[in-house]
Amino acid sequence: MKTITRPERIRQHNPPHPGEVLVGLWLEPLELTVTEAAEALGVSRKTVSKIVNGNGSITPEMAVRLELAFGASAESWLGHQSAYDLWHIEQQRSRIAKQVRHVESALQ
Amino acid sequence: MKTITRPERIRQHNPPHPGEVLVGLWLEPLELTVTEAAEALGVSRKTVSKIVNGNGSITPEMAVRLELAFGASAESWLGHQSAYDLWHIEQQRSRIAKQVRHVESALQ
DNA sequence: GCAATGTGTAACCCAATAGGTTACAGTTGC
DNA sequence: GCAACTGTAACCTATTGGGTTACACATTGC
Repeated sequence: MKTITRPERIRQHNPPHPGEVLVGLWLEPLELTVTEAAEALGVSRKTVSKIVNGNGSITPEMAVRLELAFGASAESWLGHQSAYDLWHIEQQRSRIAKQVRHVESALQ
Repeated sequence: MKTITRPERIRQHNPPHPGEVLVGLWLEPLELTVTEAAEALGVSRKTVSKIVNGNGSITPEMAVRLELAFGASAESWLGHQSAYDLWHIEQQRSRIAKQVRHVESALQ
């Protein structure tokens, strides 16, 4: 048995990558390995490994699988992913802003 | 000039497709055409058309463009998309459930 | 009626991504 | 040493976002 630990490669993010949440709140407390989690979720070991290491994302279907397996709402899992994605794209805000024209609205 | 109207093809959804929100809350009130909106957002006419007709989705980058152009937060745009995606995948919950095993948690 | 404009969408392109399988090398626990 | 676990590479498929160009159709202005 190889006990799971928070991978070092994936450092604390702001907001956290969903993989951090998965490891910290579920896999570690439940002493579940990546392999076991993959079996429970009904996906390949690769899929879980990528998420845990910050190289995969929570798709809507994955969010439902996580809800079914662990209980935390699919909505919250998707929310973690959205927050993470959004934070990253915000870093490119200035690039995008150059291509966008603000539309004035008389209505508030 | 061709004034924009709510496309008939895209009927009320629960939750609404983000395209419905875009048309109903922004394009119609501002009397913006799809073409004009595309120009303001800095994307192709096709991209906006797909969203408006319910065949496209709001990516994180698109959410930021919408925020920059119209003001409503990127977070809310992404939220519309997540809610819509989630509602659709929930329709397949029973299929997915067959492949997932619930993990008992002693902790709470 | 007619020209101009707007629209949806098809056909094509490219790049990225989710997910799968198989395989291999490294690590850990005993 | 050995078995289990892990990350990941190499390969596959399917899907999707986004682009351009082009076409047929609808609407509008005159």
